[in-house]
Amino acid sequence: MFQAAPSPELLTLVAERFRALGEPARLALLSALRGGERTVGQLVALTDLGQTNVSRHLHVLYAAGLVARRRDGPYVHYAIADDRVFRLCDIMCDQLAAETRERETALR
Amino acid sequence: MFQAAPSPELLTLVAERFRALGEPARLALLSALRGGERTVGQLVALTDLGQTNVSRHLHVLYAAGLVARRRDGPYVHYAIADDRVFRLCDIMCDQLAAETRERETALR
DNA sequence: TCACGACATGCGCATGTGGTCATACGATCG
DNA sequence: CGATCGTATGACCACATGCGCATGTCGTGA
Repeated sequence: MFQAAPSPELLTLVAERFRALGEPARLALLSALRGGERTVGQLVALTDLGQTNVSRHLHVLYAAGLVARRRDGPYVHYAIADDRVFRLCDIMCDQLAAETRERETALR
Repeated sequence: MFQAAPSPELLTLVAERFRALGEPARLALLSALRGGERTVGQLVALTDLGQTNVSRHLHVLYAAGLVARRRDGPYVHYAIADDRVFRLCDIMCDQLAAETRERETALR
């Protein structure tokens, strides 16, 4: 991708997924799912989000294909759909770290 | 990152950058910058965006640290600040492709 | 200094998004 | 069947965001 001119449709699809990652609350949920699948209630306890928000944000992540759902009796378990998400986050953090380093150098 | 519980500040910083990528127009601009630095006018010509939007979106990308600016007389040249952006996009596309494959398999 | 071209920005509108409250749904158990 | 727990959703508000128009700003050259 992005070698030639990508189609508007592809750009939209990619943008939707990036936008799904563009919320601290959703990143917190993904981070909480790093240790394995969790129920909604567990995620409510692990984060400082209300039940409604957890449910909504999980829905967004699910729609974006970033998490998987599994019903288990009255519980719903959510899990990371693809470990690549963390690669994305790591790259972002690398960039952040690199910039911070540059800024420090520039200030000296 | 995301090994332990990330701080809310880090989550916010990362989310801001992802959100900057969460717009087809901005992805189109990044794609247009793949071939090297371009002036605003060139980007207006390369994309189907108006001058106002190109300028605005470039500002967002610049604020997110994704592009660099260089003034050259009356022109302003923008360029990719860090090639890692395309790694991000490639990973997203890989995920999209993987899902599409799965969906095809499931439909058979 | 004035005019012009390139780029940026303020404004208004329409739309999207997150947060909260209340409520509905769905499954389980007595 | 009715009660209860876990989860999802509708309604509403506040706020953010994208777009287009008009205008402002900055650098250049006559």
